[in-house]
Amino acid sequence: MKCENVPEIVVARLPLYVQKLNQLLREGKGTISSEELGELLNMSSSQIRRDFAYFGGFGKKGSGYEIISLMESLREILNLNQIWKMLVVGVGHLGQALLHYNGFLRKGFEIVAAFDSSADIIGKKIGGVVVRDIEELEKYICPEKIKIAAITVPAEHAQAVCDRLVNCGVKAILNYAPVTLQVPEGVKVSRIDPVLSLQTMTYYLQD
Amino acid sequence: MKCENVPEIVVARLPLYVQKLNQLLREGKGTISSEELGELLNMSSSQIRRDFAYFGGFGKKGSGYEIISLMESLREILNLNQIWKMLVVGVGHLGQALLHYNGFLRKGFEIVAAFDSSADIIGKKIGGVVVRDIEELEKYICPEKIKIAAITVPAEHAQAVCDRLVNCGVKAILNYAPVTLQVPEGVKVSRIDPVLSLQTMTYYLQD
DNA sequence: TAGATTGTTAATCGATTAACAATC
DNA sequence: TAGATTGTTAATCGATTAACAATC
Repeated sequence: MKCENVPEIVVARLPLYVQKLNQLLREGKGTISSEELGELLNMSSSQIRRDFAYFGGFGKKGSGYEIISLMESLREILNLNQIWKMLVVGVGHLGQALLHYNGFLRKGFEIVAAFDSSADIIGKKIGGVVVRDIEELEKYICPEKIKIAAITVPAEHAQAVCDRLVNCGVKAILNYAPVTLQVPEGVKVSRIDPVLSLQTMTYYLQD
Repeated sequence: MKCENVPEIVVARLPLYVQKLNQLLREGKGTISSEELGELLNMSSSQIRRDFAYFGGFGKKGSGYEIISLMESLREILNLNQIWKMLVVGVGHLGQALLHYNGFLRKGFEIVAAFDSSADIIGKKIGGVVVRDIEELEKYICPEKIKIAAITVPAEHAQAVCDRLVNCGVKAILNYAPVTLQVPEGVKVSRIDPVLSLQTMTYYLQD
C-alpha cells in the first residue's frame, strides 16, 4: 500500500467513501463498482478509481470492490481503528452540545475532558465529563498526549487557546470559532462554521 | 460589477473575506493591502486580487483596499444585506442546539420555524420557535417562499426530508445528517459533519 | 516625483476525466 | 470465452501563482 504524496483533497474524500460503504454494508450489499459508488456520491467513477490507486487499488477487474474489505482498508489508512481521545475547550452553548452529542464516541472520538474559564461551570459534570479550569489545561493535557481538540470558545479567545493547545502537542483542531487560526506546519485545523456555508449559498439565491 | 462564471471555490472564499474585514473594522483599521489580508487568511496576495477581479476589483493602486467599502461590496455580492428566513427540520439534540444558537440571527439568518415528527416535542417552544408537525411542512413552507433549511433528522430520514423541502422550493440546504443528499441542479447543499473532518485529520496523526 | 500596490495576463501547477489495455 | 470493470496513462480542464504594466 503506497501512500506517499497523496493530495489532501483525496484524503478528505476517503471518509466519505467509508461512510457510504458502511451504509451499503448495513443494507446487505457485498460488492460495488466504481460506477455505482460514483452515482451514490455524485462523483465520477474515474475519480474514485484514481483515488484508490494512490493506495494501490482494492478492486477486482470485472467484478468491482468487495465492500467489507475496501472499507476496512480505508479505515486502516485513515487510522480509524482506535479510539481517539479528544478535548473540548469552551463549555458555552456549543461546547455543551458537543459534550452531549454521542456521535463522536460512536465514530471513535471520545471526549475525555472539557475546559472553561467560568467559575459558574467549572466542576460541573456535563455529558459525563467534568468541566475543568482552563488554567489546568497544560497540567492535564501534556502528560496525556492528547492529539485532538475542539475549540468552542468566543472568537476573541480562540487564537490564544489554539496556541496553548498546539504548545501541548495537539495536532488536530476542530475550530468552531468564527476566526482563521494561525498554526505551525504539521498542525491541522478544520473549521466548522455553518454561517460561512450559508453565506456562500446565498450568492446563488435570488431575492 | 461583472459576475458571470465565477468559480464556486471563489464564491466560497468571499464570506471568509467578509468575516476578516469585519474583524479589522472593529479593530479600527481603515485600509488593507492584498498582501496583509493574505497573511491574515493564509493565502497569497495574488489569489485575493484574482478573486476580487471576478467582480471588477475594489482597490486603489498604491494604497490597497478601503475596508468598509470592500466589505460592503462583498456583502452585496453575497446577498447578505437582508434577513434570510430559515427552517430547521428535526428537533433532536442537534436541532435544539441550532434553535438555541443566536449566531444565525446575528449574521442575518432567522430561524422562523421548526418541524419534527415526535408527538413529545410538537407544540413545544424552543429558542423562541414553536415546533410544528412535520406533516404540516408543505402547508407552512410553500406559501412562505422560504429558500433555506437545515436538516437535522436521523440519517435514514434525511433524503426524504430533503426531497420534500426541494419540492417546496427550498434552494439551499444545510445538511447535518451523515449522508450524501441527492438534489436536482440549482439546489445547493452544504454538509456540516465534524466527524468527516476529524476522520480526515487522523490520516495525518501518528499512533 | 518615487514608492506602493493594484488589476490582469501568461505560465505553472495540480486535479479531473477519458480512454483503454489488462484481467477477473 | 465474452462481458464487465479495474488500474493506469495521457489529455484536459481549471485553479493558483508569478510577473509586471498601469496608476494612485
